[in-house]
Amino acid sequence: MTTDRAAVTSLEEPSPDATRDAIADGIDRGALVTVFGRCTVDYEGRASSRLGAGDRLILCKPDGATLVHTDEGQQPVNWQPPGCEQEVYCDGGDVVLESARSTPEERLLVRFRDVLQVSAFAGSDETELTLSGTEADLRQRILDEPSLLEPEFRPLATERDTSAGAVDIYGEDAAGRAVVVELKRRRVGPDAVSQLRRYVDALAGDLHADVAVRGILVAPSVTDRADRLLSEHGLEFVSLEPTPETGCDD
Amino acid sequence: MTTDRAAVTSLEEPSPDATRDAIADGIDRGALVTVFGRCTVDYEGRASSRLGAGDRLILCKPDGATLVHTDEGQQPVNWQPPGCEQEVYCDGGDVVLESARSTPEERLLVRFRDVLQVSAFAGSDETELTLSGTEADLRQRILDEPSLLEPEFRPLATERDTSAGAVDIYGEDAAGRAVVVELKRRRVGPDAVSQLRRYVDALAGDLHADVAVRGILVAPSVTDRADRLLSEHGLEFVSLEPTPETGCDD
DNA sequence: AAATGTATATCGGAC
DNA sequence: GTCCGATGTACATTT
Repeated sequence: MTTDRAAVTSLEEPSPDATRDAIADGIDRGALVTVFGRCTVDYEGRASSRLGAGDRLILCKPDGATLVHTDEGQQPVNWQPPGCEQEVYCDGGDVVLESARSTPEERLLVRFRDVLQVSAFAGSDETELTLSGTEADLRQRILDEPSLLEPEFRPLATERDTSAGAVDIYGEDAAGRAVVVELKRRRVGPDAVSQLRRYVDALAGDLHADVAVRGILVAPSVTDRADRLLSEHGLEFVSLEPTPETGCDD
Repeated sequence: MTTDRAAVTSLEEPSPDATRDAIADGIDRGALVTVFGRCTVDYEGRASSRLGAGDRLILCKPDGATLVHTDEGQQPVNWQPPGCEQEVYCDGGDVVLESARSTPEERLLVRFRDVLQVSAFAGSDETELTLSGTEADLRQRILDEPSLLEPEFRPLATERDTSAGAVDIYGEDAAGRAVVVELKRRRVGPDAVSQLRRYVDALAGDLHADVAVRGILVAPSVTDRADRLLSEHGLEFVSLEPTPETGCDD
């Protein structure tokens, strides 16, 4: 998408040769190429998969990503990540699209029996997404107002390194005890509790054998099983959302 | 995609009214609709995001999913999951596509300044993907040949329930000790060790306070930190892949 | 390139 | 519906 003015080239029910050329040209020009048609899909790599004939929409992006979408689901039924090399050729009456990479070695093969439309889109997209309501927002909320966690909490570091990995927020409580804070932007299950536990254990070991380390999980809410795990391991929970709740007085 | 014969309807540089009608008709007919054009995107729900003007490809699936794809990345820059309600209308010279759902309440708003192509694809896709190299394959491998885990291992149950959740494989070793097996299809980090530890602790508690329970992690390999965690907690590791390695004598 | 943790993760299964 | 764990998770970040 490097041209100033967006442009589309599109063919309907093209011949195999025309399809191959249109896909190859689109890729060469750095366009986003779509193909709709009846195809089979084979994948071999981290796992392996086979998909029989059906009508699907294929996207080939200029960064080397390929997506095979059916009429259902948010996720592609098959794909190849950015950075892959594409190859397109005719085989018998079929058009074959191959996408491959190494590290890890993997290969996607889409074989089209019939192509109903092939399009190439060239445009420009300079804009970046701005996103809020993330874990980073939750961290900033606490750093801005540490009393949200508890009175007299003092943050000392973010991403503090321990032998078990980096702790989201490290600080001290009113009594000067070490506090490990694990942040989650949404309701959490057992995983998050185990993660917090690893950090607390590691920090206790890193500091001294007999130093008490508190662990506080911060999230909007926890599941029952996570709550039980927190209790079993002497960990604490503070309910907090990434962004302040909108007031009721609007 | 309910028609026997695949069909495409497509418009290039359509007017706003024609765009709105083409999108609405495609959705009504249960087609997979694509729109390429210059648009802004706003999302509000589990998080919130804003995306300025740029040329993008939008997919509207008959199951209610919406995807906004730029020319980069495997993932859509914005999306809405299956089950959403779509609405399309003109506002000034723009065409607006709204996609919303409740539980959780979230809303996606795509505002098109210019549309270069709108297409509706109707087809059929009865085929299911067959995938191999999954965790289920790894489990079956061990059930078929328990000695892959260790000599005289006896599987007793899969998905055995404990107070911490279901264990992948539960069995006994040669000495009659309880064994908890956690399976992973690929190289694992600290998460998997914590998960295994939760199950071992829970099962030990569920059975009796003084019963020894072995925990074995089965995966192709482990990271250094995970290996250290395994040692610290007296857990074991067996290297095994979901599918047998291809021999060297081919 | 490998490791680690987040995600508007998505998805499927169990309850 | 919620909960829980798998995923060819993808992705950014750091080492």
